[in-house]
Amino acid sequence: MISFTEENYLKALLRISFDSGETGVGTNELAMNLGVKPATANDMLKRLRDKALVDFEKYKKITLTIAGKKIATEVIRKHRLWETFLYEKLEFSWDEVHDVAEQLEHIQSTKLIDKLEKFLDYPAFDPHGDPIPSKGGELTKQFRKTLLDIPVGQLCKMVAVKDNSSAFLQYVVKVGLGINNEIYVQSRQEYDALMVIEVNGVASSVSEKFAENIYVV
Amino acid sequence: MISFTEENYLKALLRISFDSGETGVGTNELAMNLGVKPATANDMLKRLRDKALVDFEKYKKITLTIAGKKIATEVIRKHRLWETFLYEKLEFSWDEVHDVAEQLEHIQSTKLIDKLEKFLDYPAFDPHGDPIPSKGGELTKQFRKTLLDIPVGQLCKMVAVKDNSSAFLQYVVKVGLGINNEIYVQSRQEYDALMVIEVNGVASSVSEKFAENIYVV
DNA sequence: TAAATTTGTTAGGTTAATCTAACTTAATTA
DNA sequence: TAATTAAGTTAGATTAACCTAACAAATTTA
Ligand SMILES: [Mn+2]
Ligand SMILES: [Mn+2]
Ligand SMILES: [Mn+2]
Ligand SMILES: [Mn+2]
Repeated sequence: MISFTEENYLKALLRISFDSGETGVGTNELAMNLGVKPATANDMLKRLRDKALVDFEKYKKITLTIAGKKIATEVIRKHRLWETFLYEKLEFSWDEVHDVAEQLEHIQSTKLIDKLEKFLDYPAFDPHGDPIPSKGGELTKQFRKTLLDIPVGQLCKMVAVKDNSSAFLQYVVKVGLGINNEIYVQSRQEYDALMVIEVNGVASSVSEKFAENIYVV
Repeated sequence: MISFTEENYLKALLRISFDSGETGVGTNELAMNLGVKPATANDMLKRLRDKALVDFEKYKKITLTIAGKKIATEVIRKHRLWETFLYEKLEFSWDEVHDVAEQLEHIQSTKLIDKLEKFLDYPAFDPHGDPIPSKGGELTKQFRKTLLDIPVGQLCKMVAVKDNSSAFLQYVVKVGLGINNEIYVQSRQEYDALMVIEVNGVASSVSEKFAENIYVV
């Protein structure tokens, strides 16, 4: 049996390598991400290696094994299906779903998650625009552009957010933005990359940090 | 913060005192119920006492404090609402819901459970006929008759089951029984209390153990 | 009521998951 | 390349939740 904690480590490994675009993950990076000390992460990594869920040599980068990746993907699948349930069926707002899904993602029942998926009518994306892996499926690696990559004078469409924190998501709503909204890039400051964007006829200034957390096409 | 394990101990204490009709619960009884050793239960009870969730003196019976009872009732409320959700919305059968609800009952989110209750349209009973406490409500003590108490020649109606195990529930279905079915008691054996009952025109023999797990009115 | 049985507690030990402090190896920079 | 800094590991400690074995108190039975 796999523990909640082990699942969280595996999920973090998959997400970090996904976000960074690199295969291997560092111990400190992982520890930072999970809010534990490097020594703690190192202990757990040795246990996950004993269980053949991760691969790594002393002082080298960590990678998930096939088995480890499978578990991590299942946890992400559950997380995103639960977020969708909370958003679609229980009237949660998109900034509230993540924290509860962090708990729900660890419920062990294949039947539950398959029935939930059916109940939701096989959704492809969660409320933040992230793809939901299908049963037994992989997390497909897609190269997504952020709002930072859009040149001045161009129109784009928001498809997802990178940061899932409540603080950021509420800010996004305040700017009048949401999934599938069109964004027009009016101008950009050379000095600090501050952008002026227009959404539904309303102009707002957004920072570099903000822009890099908005995925667009 | 209260742990899963602590919640399970509190829930067990409430359920045992409920089932036995007595206020105090014994250490061995509790330990047996939770599938742990008395020494383990004793350790945990001391920790729950430190947190002011139970009351007991050395070598005496254990009772829940107001705070402990409140938590236990909330856990039962969550358990029964989740069972209802699985049964009503996700096409689970009544013998499958309990085990998954054992996990779901520990999810911490007041908003989640209140929204779930609304989504289910404020159900009064779970799939096994047990009452669902309302938000902030108590678990009302009701004296329920079992099929054992019904004399020969009398008609009654099944309203709930005591045993929630999959094995028992599947057996109940096999006998053609379900919540709200009418049962006619045809005969009873003096020697071993074996009963012949009639449900929807079909007669079956049921044991004493079976009969005491069927609540009727 | 004394003995036997049941019930409850204590002492001491294990494992998972965390920590701090000290150390080693790898990578960067001067 | 040598020194410095960053990254990763080890040692030793803590806490929750469990265990076994031994003991103490309460209850039942003879
Ligand atoms: Mn999320
Ligand atoms: Mn999680
Ligand atoms: Mn149940
Ligand atoms: Mn439980």
